[in-house]
Amino acid sequence: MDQRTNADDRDTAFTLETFLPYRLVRIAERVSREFAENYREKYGLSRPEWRCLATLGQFGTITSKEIGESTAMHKTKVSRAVAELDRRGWLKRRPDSHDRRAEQITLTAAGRKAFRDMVPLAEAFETSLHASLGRNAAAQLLSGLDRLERHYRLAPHDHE
Amino acid sequence: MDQRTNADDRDTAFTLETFLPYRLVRIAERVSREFAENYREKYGLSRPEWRCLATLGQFGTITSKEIGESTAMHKTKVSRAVAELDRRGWLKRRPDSHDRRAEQITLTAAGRKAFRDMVPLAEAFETSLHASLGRNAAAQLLSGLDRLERHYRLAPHDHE
DNA sequence: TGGTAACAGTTACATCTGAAACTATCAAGC
DNA sequence: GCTTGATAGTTTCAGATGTAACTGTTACCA
Repeated sequence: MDQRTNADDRDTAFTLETFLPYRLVRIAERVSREFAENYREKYGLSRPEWRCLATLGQFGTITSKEIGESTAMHKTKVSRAVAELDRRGWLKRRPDSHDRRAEQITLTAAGRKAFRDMVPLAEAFETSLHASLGRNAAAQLLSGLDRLERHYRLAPHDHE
Repeated sequence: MDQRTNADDRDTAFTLETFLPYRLVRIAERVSREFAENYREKYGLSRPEWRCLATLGQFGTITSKEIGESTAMHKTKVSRAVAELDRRGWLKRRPDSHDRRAEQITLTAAGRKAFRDMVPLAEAFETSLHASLGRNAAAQLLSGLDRLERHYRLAPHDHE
């Protein structure tokens, strides 16, 4: 609202602080980083690895391609994250019987255990964040995000 | 709401799709990337460079440290972005007379011109995005973001 | 059947990034 | 004045990333 001395005080009263793309990236990075502490400390997982773990935990058996579609991660990112989870013995890959280019990926018992360990942390994080924002603000935020995601055709909202 | 076949159908009904940190990062990256097309195509600027340009455009003369504080960018990121803008002749640095560790940075005429060229694009982007979301959803989103930023003590809201 | 284009997934390379080390300066106490 | 610890900014190094090239396979159509 109030303006500090601008370089040239024409009508260029643009402020980065209030610019939506900038605000979104900044706050998203902050929130995401905070939660990342959980899986980093506990398991040394990177964000792509955590996303793959969570996606496999949710869907059961899927291919790398499907992980990529679902998580909006680049296929090389998925490839490397899956390779790392494989190295840990958290998943196993089986060649798809119908398409030998693809692999069907499934969490092993160890992988499922890690996933089940993480779920309560994720839920607690979200609950606590909602609580600090307050019911009303949280609802507004989610509703705004919904709309934004729909505009960008992200997130397969069941209604649509 | 509706659940697909879960790996093990205990109570682990966690879905990444609806997890706030993930949703935020994904949509933020999408929005930011879309706007980044503008300064990338037009000037070949990186995101850190654009942020420095915008911050200098807004504040006039400041130090790298202040750019870092204002944009939430790591000091090495600022250092490299400023170096690049300097290489282009878009800014000049003068040793601070009171503290010779610091440099006072100001946009040159060329830098100010680039900034002034960019401002309308930024404003158009935001206007258009608000329009596609609708007045109501946009307001909710902004209000939710406000609250979130306040919780993380980002964004110097005048009240605080 | 053979040829071509599309596709799943991996790898190579060039770029970007943050942590930590480094340089030069400042501030404070002695 | 001198020592010590903090600070502004740069550089180094190791790790993460995306683009593009690559491998093997599939689909399609002549």
